[in-house]
Amino acid sequence: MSHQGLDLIFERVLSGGEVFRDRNLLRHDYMPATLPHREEQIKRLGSVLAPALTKDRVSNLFAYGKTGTGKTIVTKFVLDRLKRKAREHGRALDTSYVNCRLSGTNYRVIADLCRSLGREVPFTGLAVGELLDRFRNALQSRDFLDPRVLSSLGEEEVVFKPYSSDELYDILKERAQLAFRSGVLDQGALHLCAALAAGEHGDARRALDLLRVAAEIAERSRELKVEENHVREAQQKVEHDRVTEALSSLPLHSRILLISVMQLENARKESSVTGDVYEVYRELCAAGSVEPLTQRRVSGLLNELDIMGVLNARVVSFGRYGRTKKIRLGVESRSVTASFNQDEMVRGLLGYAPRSVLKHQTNL
DNA sequence: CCTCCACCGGAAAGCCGGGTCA
DNA sequence: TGACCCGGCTTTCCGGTGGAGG
Repeated sequence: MSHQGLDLIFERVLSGGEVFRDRNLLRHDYMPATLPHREEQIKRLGSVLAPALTKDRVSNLFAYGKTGTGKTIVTKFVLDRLKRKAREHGRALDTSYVNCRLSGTNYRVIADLCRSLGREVPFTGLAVGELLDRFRNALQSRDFLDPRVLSSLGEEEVVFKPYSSDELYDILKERAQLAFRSGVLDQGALHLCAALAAGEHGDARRALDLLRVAAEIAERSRELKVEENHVREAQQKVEHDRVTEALSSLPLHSRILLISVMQLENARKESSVTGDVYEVYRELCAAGSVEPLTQRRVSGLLNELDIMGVLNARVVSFGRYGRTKKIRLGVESRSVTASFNQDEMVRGLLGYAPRSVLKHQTNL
């Protein structure tokens, strides 16, 4: 590429490009001025937290909802307004935000709270009680925290329903107006992003990702309009990335399980049940000199794979013939093969044909 | 209506590699 | 150094259970 060509690329980015005005508006951690279709939740959260303004104790509150339904952003939004209001009235109020899902355990939640108060604490090694003491010390003059942070029961709750296609459209529209240069974004493309994300549990994060990726695709191919075909391509890309990411991070036994399901599916064209999968799994383990896990554990792993979307596993009853999970592969088998071929440990198992599979082979 | 299959999935406890603290 | 803690992964134990077949 010539220097002029390179120069052009840089210049284009400096000027914001021909598609984007500000792509940061499409990031999911961007805080917009308003949060459409979350008025109800904002009000609820606000009224629960309001007593903090007068130093009264506030109730615990639980927010339920799938990813991309606005839990994080609504919480941050309300905390921000609360702090502003306190400042306006010259009242001392501090808030701290800890994402418990990311923290994962009691210990880590309290450890994060300590850190948010500027107290460094070891990431492990202390008793939870000891940690809580340190947290109280860090709070010092402030009121002592309700020990119920330790229990997982709140007194209040707010539910975040998945966004509908129309609601997602409103969210996207608002951000797109500022994120894109005028006339760049096709309305059909916007609707498609909303519809696709609505089909996928009404996930606003997904909707924003689709829109951003679609625009990047258009930009890269030097097109001046973001259209439906770009969104479809973005959908492919986002999904593909998700799958390869998921597959590449799977631990050994989950990989062997996935291969087991795949081989059963190849041998016969119907879905398999836990018992069959476990049988094949054991044989593959033997072939690879790996100590097999128990069926109880395998059952749990299958559920995890189902949640990740790599498998489809649902409980069914065959009446007289018992109750079990029906299991199907949730991704294309060539994705699995491509990913696992990189892995020394399981590569050999991809081609291995266990007898327990042959037994299930359907005769033509 | 009852039985009984082939599992399900909760609870508890163990193991292990990481750590703290006195 | 030894007692103790955490988190994750796993095993063990075991009380369910939807519904076809009797």
